[in-house]
Amino acid sequence: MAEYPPFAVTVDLVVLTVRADELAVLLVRRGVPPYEGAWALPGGFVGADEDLPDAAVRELAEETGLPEPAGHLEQLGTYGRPGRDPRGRVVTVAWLALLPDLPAPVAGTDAAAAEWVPVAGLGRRRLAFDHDRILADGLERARAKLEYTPLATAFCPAEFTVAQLRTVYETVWGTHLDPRNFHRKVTGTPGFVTPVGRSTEGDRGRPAQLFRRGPATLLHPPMLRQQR
Amino acid sequence: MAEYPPFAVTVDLVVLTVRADELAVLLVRRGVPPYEGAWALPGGFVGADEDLPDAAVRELAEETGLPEPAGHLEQLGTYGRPGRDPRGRVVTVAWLALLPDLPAPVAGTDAAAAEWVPVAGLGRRRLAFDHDRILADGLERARAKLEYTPLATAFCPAEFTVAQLRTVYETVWGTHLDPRNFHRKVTGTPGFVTPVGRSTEGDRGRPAQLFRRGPATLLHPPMLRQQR
DNA sequence: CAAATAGTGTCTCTGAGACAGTATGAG
DNA sequence: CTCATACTGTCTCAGAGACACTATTTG
Repeated sequence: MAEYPPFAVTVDLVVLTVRADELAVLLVRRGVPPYEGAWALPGGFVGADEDLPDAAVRELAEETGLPEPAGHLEQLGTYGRPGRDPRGRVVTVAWLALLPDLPAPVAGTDAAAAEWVPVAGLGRRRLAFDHDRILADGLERARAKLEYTPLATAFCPAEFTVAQLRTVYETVWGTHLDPRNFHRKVTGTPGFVTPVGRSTEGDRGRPAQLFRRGPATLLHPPMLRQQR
Repeated sequence: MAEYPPFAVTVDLVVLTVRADELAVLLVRRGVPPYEGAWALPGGFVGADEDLPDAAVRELAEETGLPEPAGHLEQLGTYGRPGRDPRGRVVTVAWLALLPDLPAPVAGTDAAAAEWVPVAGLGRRRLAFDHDRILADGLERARAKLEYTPLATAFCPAEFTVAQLRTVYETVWGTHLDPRNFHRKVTGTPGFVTPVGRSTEGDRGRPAQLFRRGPATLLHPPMLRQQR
C-alpha cells in the first residue's frame, strides 16, 4: 500500500428538518482550524476500522444528541477536489439525513456551537470548505426524492395527519398544494400511509385521522411538484 | 494529518453499453493480485493530485481506448467497508458510464484482458472485491434513470432513429414497448430529441428520420417502465 | 350560531395504452 | 405486386387539477 497516495476520509452530513414551517439545516460553528469560526456541515474523520455508514450514523448521533435517528439517512455523494481542505488530501463522503423536528442540537467535539438554520435565510452566508456545494446538492436531492418516494414522512413524527404531511411538501418545495386533492392523492396511493385508527384532539376544526408511514418505498404514481 | 487514519482511494467504473440487442458491462480480468485471474470492474487508484472525476475519465479512456467518451458519466456511490480489499483500507468511488456501442476494449495496465459481458449471462459469475454489489447498484441506477431523463440517448450514436432508441429501452428494461405509442411519446416530449432532417437509407421498410439528443435534462412527463 | 379544519363528490382536461389505418421504401 | 418498417389518427380509461359540498369539532 505504501506505493499509493495516502488520503484522509471524512463524512459530512446534510441534516434537514422542517420546523416552524421552514426547511432548516443543521450547521456547526467550527471551533478549531481550518476555517475556525466559520459555519460548516457537521462531520468528522472516518475511523481506521469503521464502515462509512457507521461513521455517518455516529456523527449524526453525536451532533443531534439522539441515539436512534427516527428519520432517513442515505449517501449523497463524494467530494475530493485537491485543495478542498488546507490540511491535505481529504476526500469526504457526504450523507443526507431527513429528520422530524428535534430538540435543540448539541455541539460536538470540534464544534463551538450547533444550530438549525433556515435554508431560506442562508442567503450568501458562505460555509467552510466546499460545503456550499454539498448543501446545494443535498437540497436538490431532497426536493427531487419527495416526488417519487414516501420520504416526506421522514420529516414527520411517527404519527401524523395528512395536513402535517402536506405542510412538509409545501415547505420543502416552496409551493402551495390543494388540501383536498392532496388528501385524495395521499390516501389513495397504495402503501404511502396507513391509518392508525385514532384522531387528533383539541385543535380547532374537525379532528384529523392519524397515519403512520406505509410500506411503500416508491410512489406510483409520483407526487407532482409543479402546480401546472 | 498524521493523527488521522490513512486510506487509499480508488475509482471503479460500471461501464454499460447496448450491443447486439443485449445490455453489456465492461469487465477486466485481473492480471495482478489480489483476486488475480478474477473478473472485476475496471478501475484504479486516484492520483495524489487528481480530482475524482478526472480519475474516472482517465480510467475510462484507458480501458476503452477512446480519448473522448461520447456518452454519459456520473458518480454512482462510494464503498468503503473495512476488509473489502485485502491490501488494506481502500475506499472506492464508483462511477456509472453509459456509452454507445464501441470497438473492442483494450486491456489496461493491470488487466490481462477486457471484454464486454452481457449482463443477462453473468448468472452466478462472481466478481472481485465487492464489485457484484457495485454492478447491481449501477444497473438499478441506469434502469431508473431511463425513466425520467433522456439518458437512453447516451447508448445511441450521435444520430439515431426512434426505433434504435426504443431498442435501448427494451434492452435495458427487458420489456416490450409499443412502437407507435413510443414514437408519439418521444417526438412529443419537448427537448427529448431534435430531428436532423435526414433519413436512413438502404434498410428494409420505409426510411426513418434521424434524430440527435435534445436539450432536455429531465423528461416531463417521464417514460413509463411498466406496461401495466 | 359562526369559524375553522377534515374529508368527499364531480367535472374537465391531459396523457397512456390499444390498435386501425396510411406512407414509403426494398425485392 | 408483397413485405417490412415508419408514422398518424382515434378511442378509452386513469389520474391531475379545480372547486362545490358535506362533516365535525371549538368558541
